[in-house]
Amino acid sequence: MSVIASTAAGRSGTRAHYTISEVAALTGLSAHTLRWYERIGLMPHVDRSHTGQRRFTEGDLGWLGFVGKLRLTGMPVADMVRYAELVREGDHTREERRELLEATRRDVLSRITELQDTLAVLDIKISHYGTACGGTSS
Amino acid sequence: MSVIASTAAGRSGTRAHYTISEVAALTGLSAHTLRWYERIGLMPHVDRSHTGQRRFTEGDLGWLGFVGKLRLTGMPVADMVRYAELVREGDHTREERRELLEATRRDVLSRITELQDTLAVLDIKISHYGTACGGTSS
DNA sequence: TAAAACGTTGGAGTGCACTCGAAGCAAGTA
DNA sequence: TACTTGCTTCGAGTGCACTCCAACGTTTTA
Repeated sequence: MSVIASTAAGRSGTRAHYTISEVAALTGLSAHTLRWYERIGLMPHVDRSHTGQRRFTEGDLGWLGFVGKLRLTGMPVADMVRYAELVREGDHTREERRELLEATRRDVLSRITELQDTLAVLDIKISHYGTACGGTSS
Repeated sequence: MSVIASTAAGRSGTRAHYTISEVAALTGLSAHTLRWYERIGLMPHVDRSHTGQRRFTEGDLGWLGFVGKLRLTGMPVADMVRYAELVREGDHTREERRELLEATRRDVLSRITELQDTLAVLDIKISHYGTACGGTSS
């Protein structure tokens, strides 16, 4: 906690940097997972303090937030790593990144449709259970 | 294929029974997975031919269809097994089954919301890439 | 009848995404 | 100073949902 105070950049709420446990608390990811993300290249290289400890920036937090969203789509980690690589490679990969994102968008859309179908099935089943009759199966 | 003809119950399209490979083709699950489902109790006991081969009924197919829907929700297999057990235990578990289904329904609903949030983020990102500017990150 | 195709079993292996443990160094606290 | 907390690394372990293998029996096709 004293670390937080000593590293605060001001009262704006914007911080110069965060320790790994702070980021863990903020993102819900474990410190282990954050280190693992860095190892596999899913994080841009994180700054280090003079003693070698990680110092995450606001930008890192933003990236992790976006990765969290991608994770929710069910995108494999390997694909996220690929995207991260493209970002690192610079501006000439913009088109490929856009395509990757649009493919993901299509996946999410069809996933939503799937879930809505499932919802309809569940509603039918549930309404079945609502009635007093014995039901045939399932 | 001759198996299909020889086991057909009529021209209605309703079949007396199906072999494991037919069910695999119809459901998209592998024969391995179908046997595994039975082993872990996710299938009601499947009929056998006089030589011990599985003979799936229309009812089994319906059950597998429903299980497929549950799987799409991300429900753990263990929970589906629990539901299958409740069905086997009979009528007095109807209330518990309904609750389980309603909990699942709530999960699906929040999953859909999550995905819609993600979609919004993706759209923002994608629109970023649509413009010609260099972008700051991600 | 011979070959090909499909079925059975139990148990081991795979891939993914973490998740944890051990050993050790560094910073802050009583 | 001693203790607590947190950080480091590497590598091993976990849980899930399959997925495959080997060895063998059965059924269909040529």
